[in-house]
Amino acid sequence: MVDLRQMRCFVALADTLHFGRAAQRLHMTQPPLSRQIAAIEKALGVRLVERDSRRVALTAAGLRFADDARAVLTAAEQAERNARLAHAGELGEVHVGFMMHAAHSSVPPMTRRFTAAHPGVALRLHETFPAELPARILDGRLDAGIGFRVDDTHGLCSRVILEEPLCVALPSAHALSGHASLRAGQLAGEPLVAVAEDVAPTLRRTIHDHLLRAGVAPDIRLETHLQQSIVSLVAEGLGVALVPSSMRRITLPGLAYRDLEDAPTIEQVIYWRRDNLNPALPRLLASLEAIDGEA
Amino acid sequence: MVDLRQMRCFVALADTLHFGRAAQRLHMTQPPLSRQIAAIEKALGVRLVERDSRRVALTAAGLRFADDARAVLTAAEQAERNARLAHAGELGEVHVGFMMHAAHSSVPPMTRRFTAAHPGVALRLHETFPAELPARILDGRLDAGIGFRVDDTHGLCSRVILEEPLCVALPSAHALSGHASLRAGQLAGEPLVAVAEDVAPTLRRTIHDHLLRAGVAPDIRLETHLQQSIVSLVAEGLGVALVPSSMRRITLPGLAYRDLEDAPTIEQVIYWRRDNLNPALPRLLASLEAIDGEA
DNA sequence: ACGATCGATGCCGTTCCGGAATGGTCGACC
DNA sequence: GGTCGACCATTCCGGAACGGCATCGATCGT
Repeated sequence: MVDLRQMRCFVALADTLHFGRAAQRLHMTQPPLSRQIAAIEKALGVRLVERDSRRVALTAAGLRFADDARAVLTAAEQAERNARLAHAGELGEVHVGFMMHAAHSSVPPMTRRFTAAHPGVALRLHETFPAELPARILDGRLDAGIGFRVDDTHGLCSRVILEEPLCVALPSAHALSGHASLRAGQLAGEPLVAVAEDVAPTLRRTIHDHLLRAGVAPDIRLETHLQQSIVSLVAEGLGVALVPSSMRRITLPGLAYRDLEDAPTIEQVIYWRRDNLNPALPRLLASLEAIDGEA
Repeated sequence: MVDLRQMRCFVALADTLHFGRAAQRLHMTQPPLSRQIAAIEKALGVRLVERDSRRVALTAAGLRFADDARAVLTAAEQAERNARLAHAGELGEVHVGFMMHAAHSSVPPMTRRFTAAHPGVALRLHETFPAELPARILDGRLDAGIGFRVDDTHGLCSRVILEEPLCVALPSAHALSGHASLRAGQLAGEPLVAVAEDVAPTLRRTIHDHLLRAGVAPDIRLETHLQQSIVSLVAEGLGVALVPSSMRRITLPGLAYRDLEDAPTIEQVIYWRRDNLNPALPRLLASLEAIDGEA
């Protein structure tokens, strides 16, 4: 068995072809170097160096071994470096689950900021139903998850990363589209399209409460899983909807958005397990500090 | 500095996640293994293993280091194996110079046999003027060279690898082409095409002597470097020639070959330096043992 | 023929490693 | 809740390995 110290000895000798200088480079004296080289040759059963007292030359096997040993040494150094980088959260991967809506709002700036700041960390993004996020975070398949704020965090840590007002999505042919902005009261009697209760309970209740406070009895006609589906249905004239403002990026024929006066806000939150040891997770959270303004 | 033994320790632990079993696999007891792991973590300044007395788990850095360490270990084993293979002449390269004529005769079977028997050795073939072979072998740019036998071997070792009779190349329209075979005497007065004196002195003298013995005064009209050029010129009707029989593979319009009765033979020889240490060289020479019959 | 250079060898003090025994902690089980 | 068992950490000790010093032997240049 040839260990790394012996390889270092041999590489130094192969570089200098001179026992004295090689020993000097290795911060040792010449005799132990001679012994190390002899030990390698004995271990391999192969003569690596042709030496007479005047000249040192590598054999074909020595030339080959020098190359290979160099590769082993750099690989070993790389291994140590990588361990330190992984410990510092600068190498590895983070698995993040996100609800589809986040793909239009918080995920793009998060991805840009994080990958720019930590190029060594692979950010693995997994589109996930909001209801499945807690379980997947708890069992470790995900390091973090992005969804709307919920009341029951299943013991997970959380932090608000984005706060956006709701706005009104309505068919562009609708009578109300003539107004630059709308009040909740104007939506009385309108058929509504909304996210299903179990998919985004907080968003659903926010909409519900806001309408009730304006004296409007919500008349939810259609339920979907995705905000994207909501605006598609609205564009088809099947109702109106209150959606997060970032949905305005999604434009469709027959679809209009209007500001909602005194609009309530909906918060996007990132969840993670407190005892998650992935060193890259704190880096991810740090990258999310200032997303709100950017998105 | 983490050495290979420590990496072996860590990999065993990463595989088993159990100090006792890992130590058993390493043929040692548990306490020194604990120390080695602790030493690695101290050397790296990174916690690689989360252990309580109940469960052992790798950290992200540990997971990464386990993978990298495995790669380093296999690279180290490969390095040792390669050194042994190189020593045995089963890994590396051999540089062989050859005169052009050999490309039609000895080189193809040599290449086939050698590469089949020693797939790890790269056979580098260099077309070389015969006169340049000795110098390039002596200065080490070539491990061996293939040419016609010469008298002055410049102190090189040599071995005959192919012996072939000469035959007559003549224009197919020539009167002598009516005979199935020819005697040297029939070539009296014919203009000859032959290789230049300094290119292949032995071949040249063999032809010369054979004709003289038959009472024919050689009348060499054209001189070339390549046997291939000779038959091209013969095909153009510019003369007749005596060429090695393997040239019969080269067929050209207007060109005919005829057996030469009591034909002298010309030998191809491989040359090498006795003190050449390339372990693949003996393998090459061994592969040439039985080429004669095959070619 | 002599000196200088260079690698190999003998010897010694120190360090490092592995083994055995022991300690300490946590979970399981009665 | 107390005891037992599993498991990793710590301590101590004997042996092997390493590096430094002094020296030898061979070779080349002067």
